[in-house]
Amino acid sequence: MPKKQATSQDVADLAGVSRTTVSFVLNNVPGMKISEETRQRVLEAARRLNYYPASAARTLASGKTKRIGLVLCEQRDHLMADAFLPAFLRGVSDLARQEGYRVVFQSAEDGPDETAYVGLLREQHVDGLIVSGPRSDDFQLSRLHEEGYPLVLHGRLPDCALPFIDVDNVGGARKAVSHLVGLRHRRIGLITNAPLSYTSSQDRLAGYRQALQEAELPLDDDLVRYGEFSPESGRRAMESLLALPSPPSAVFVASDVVALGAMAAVRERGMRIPQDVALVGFDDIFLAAYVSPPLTTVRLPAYGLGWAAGDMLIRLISEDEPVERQMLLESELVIRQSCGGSGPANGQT
Amino acid sequence: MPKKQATSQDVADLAGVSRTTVSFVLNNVPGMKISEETRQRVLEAARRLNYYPASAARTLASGKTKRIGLVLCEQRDHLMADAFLPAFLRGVSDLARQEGYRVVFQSAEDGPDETAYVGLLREQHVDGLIVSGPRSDDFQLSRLHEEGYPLVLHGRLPDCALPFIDVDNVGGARKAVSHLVGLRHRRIGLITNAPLSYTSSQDRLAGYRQALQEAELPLDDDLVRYGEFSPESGRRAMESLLALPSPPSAVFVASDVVALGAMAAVRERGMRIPQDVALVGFDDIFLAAYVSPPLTTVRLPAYGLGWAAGDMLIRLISEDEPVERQMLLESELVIRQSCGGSGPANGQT
DNA sequence: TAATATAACTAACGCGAGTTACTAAACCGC
DNA sequence: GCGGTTTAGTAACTCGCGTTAGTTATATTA
Repeated sequence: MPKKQATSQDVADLAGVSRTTVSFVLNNVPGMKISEETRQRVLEAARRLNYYPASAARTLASGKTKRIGLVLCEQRDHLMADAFLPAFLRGVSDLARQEGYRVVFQSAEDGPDETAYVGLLREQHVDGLIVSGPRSDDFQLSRLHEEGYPLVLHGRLPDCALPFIDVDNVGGARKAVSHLVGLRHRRIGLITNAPLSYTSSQDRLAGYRQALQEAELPLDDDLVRYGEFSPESGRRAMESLLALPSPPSAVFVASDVVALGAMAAVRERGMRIPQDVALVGFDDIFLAAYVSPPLTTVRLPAYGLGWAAGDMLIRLISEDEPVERQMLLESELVIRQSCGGSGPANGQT
Repeated sequence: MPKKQATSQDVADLAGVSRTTVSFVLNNVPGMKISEETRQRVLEAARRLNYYPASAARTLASGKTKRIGLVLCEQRDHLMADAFLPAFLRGVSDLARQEGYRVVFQSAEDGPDETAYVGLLREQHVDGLIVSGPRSDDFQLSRLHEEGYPLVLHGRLPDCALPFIDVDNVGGARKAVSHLVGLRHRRIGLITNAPLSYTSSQDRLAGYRQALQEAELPLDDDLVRYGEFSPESGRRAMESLLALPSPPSAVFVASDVVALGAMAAVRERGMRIPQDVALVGFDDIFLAAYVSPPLTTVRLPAYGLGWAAGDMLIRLISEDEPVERQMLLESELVIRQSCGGSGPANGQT
């Protein structure tokens, strides 16, 4: 039970003006003529009383909460989500602060009936929602969108009109594979990050194919395996690739976490990276720089994605100008040592 | 601009009762006699209108927000914070949901004047605050506490009466070092996670010393080095230890991230882990299981800490029973391969 | 049968702001 | 000195809900 906070009435009394005037001064309401002297008296009174406007009252009167929700749909790719979350969250948080918004965090478990985040909007805790990792079968999302709630998805959804941001998975994968091509690899394998039901997985596969086609290399489905988020899935996939009659000389693993398992599989076969098999990962999780050899990988702009999502959402909320409703952010190839060539020394960058 | 939501008045009209009755029914107010038939009519009306109470109005009337704040004071140990955050956040979030609270996230940059989180309380966005990684020179915290705001710190602060939770750093370090002692190491070095101005660093040092004393081994300050969050600091510290006339046969590195650098230093000297130097880390970051050799380390109950912090805070907010105001959670030694003996195979656990 | 208790509700106030419509005083030109 | 404008400020309504203090009608008791 904190001491009672000062109200705008208290400020008005101390300054010897009406509450209305206090509101005008503190909100800098344009077009309202307040003498400089009164204005100063009000500001001084507010300062002396350590006055903070009660957000609930303000929300009730204005209809705006000045809060945004960040919903994390934790799927089974828990590990990746963990590596990604901190930077993403900071991105959202920093942008929100700059714009005078607060961030309400909400996790949404699996399960179609799980609708905790709906209350965030309907109970008017927030003005809009960023939904990270939405499920394509989540019909609540389109419903909320149709009702006019501002929403931004993080992660592309197939056939979906909702505004979204995402990393350019196709381009990122293409960069990774082109880099291998540039190192004269001709048989290049792929281990996906996830089953193809995930758009990120589809897109990275597409990027892989594009790169091969650009290099006029054949597409060989025998060289494609499907990871499922975990290192263990990566290990199995890599074992299967290495057991081929003519195994690939390089593999693009579309997830660093999955790549960890793949690396283990290579080591267990007594083979060396990059001499026997070159590897490129995806995500640039923190540990990518610290495994041996340090992993060449595609860096996800996690912070930038958070920032961009927040920015898009707040524009949608304010409704002043038209808003770009879909956005793909560039990724960056970080060259280390897992595909030979020149990378920095062990444990750097 | 979402469609207007139904209000309790709408529900009352549809059910043919007064708004008061609606409130009584939906909040299950005890001691209020409502006939079963009316109750059902109200519930049905609320359902048909898809009614959600507006949180702002509820807050204004009741004085409770049903939200808690989670403040992250990002210090320079950014890396560790990243590894820790996701599980901690989930812990807080899960508990909050169970108790019917929402979580407002706020980061607090460095700098003494940084007070963004103060507004969280004073503007009544939240009923209380969890402050993770507070700075000891942050006088705002004690001020808020004196004013009666519910606060829980994550991370012990010296000479501070505020309620807190933390991991038992002393006990964790002792476990780690005792394990090395059990493997017949007699010269055991220490690389701290951070400068001694951090209580976690002090405590882990204390645990190291306790373990040595219990084993009746000498305390040799020559074997102690100070890390500073980064792998690079760990590398330097380890190089310095290995350059000793008689270097330690085992080193407890009180941070996995710092240990990464230490491992690199060992490799660069052409020495092997654990044959030439045994290592134990602290934190059990995700990658600890995937470096080679997999790192034996002390697991932080990150999720549990979040849960416990939330639990303590919400008890403080509700003020029914007296609350345990300080709490140390146990850590767990995870044995892998970096100190020899028997650990699971590469890449597991 | 009158007095009292209980069940089942409701009218009306207050929470702390934003905001619209109004007013009183000062100024202005003619 | 009179209508008209500008300046500076305020009274009063609203937002949606919790809650207290009633108010009826019916059941129970003396």
